[in-house]
Amino acid sequence: MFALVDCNNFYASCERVFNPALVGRPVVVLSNNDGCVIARSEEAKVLGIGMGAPEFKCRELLLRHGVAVFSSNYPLYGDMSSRVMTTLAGFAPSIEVYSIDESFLDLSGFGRFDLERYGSEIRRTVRRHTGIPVGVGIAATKTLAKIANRIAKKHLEYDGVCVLERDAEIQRALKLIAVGDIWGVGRQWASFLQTNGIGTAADFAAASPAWIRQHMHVTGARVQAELNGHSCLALEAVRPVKKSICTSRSFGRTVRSKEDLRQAVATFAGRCALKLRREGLRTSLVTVFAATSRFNHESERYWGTRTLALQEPSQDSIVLLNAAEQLLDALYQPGYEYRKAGVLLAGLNPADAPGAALSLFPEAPCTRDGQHRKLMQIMDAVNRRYGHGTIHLAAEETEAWKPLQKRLSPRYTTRWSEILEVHS
DNA sequence: TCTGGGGTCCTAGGACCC
DNA sequence: TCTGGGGTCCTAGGACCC
Repeated sequence: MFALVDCNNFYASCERVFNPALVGRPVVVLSNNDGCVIARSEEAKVLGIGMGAPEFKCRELLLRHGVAVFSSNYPLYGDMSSRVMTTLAGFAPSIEVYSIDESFLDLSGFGRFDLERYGSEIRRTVRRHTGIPVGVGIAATKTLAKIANRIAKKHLEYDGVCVLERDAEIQRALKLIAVGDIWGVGRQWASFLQTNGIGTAADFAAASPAWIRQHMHVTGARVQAELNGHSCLALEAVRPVKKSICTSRSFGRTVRSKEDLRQAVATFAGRCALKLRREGLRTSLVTVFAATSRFNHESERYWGTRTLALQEPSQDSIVLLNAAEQLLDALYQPGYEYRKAGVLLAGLNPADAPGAALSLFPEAPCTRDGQHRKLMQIMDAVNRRYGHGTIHLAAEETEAWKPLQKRLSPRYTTRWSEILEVHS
């Protein structure tokens, strides 16, 4: 058996933990740049504020109902997430942290337990340790556990815990779930299935396997098997090694000059290099892209992208910044209003792989990883100790393009200077 | 005026190998 | 006259996830 534990309205709940005056009030959290609504409390959902709705389109609604609006505060959410996951890890021999707000727990061998009571115990404990409300779904496959979790949240009589174990229970549950709400079925497939008369998870489970295999490939076939109780998706307790690393942002304002764009791209390259070193990887393929708003008129739209293969794999900020700068030179077109840019690293390999340091042309001018290794280590150590950004390369500047974050809450749990104060 | 960021997997087709 | 069988790697595009 698997349990899926999912935090309710996670970002909104994090804001509430340190601000109890928000309990009972509608709360929303916005994406980077305060662009879209990406988390809503139950009260905000009831008001009809859609997931992903642009803030400027629902501003009036937000004001009228006195909705508490926050910029996203990832240091806070990331730290709260690790507290929740640490608590969950105590409830199962093995756990897969699936996303910032949900985990699968391995409950194989828990058959002698009262699973409903165990689920309630998990909920109570997470709430007590972190202040975050969670829902628990338990079933024989991950996909069914997802469905159980959904039912636990949507139907109040379950009190946040739903166990799908007996056939009759499973069949009843599958009839409640629209095909588009199945894990692994997105918008395209949902509309395709609906036009073919498959409207619920029960219909999908009962459809012809050959037909599903033909139109939805192995991915769809696996979803169907999982709905029928055959587990195809194993618990991944060890996070797989990353295959690509990307840092990209929309800008807080329009950027026109190459110089301003260069600052942004340098910053993203530096972030990527840091992520690489944290993961213990090196990259051999660097891509830079810069783009105008996709909402621009077609004649004012531009999506420039260039890729460069490094002569030798690297995790060095200086090497990556140089590569990114070259690529920007090649793709930059004057006259456009740039709104977004990013750096993408691929061709990742472990930094300690045997032979990783060998190069066909070891005398090549960009062979500097060895020289800079110590410098990178020191830079990372200082930044770990004194806070991100304490030391950075001069080219990394946020002046020109800084994202908007007008309604940021304090980093209550990760900065001494922002710790919660209580006045009497 | 204003619209997020970061990933994965699968398939098909082309180029190549012995 | 006739033209195999089995495979890998790479890329683009499409689907999906949170």
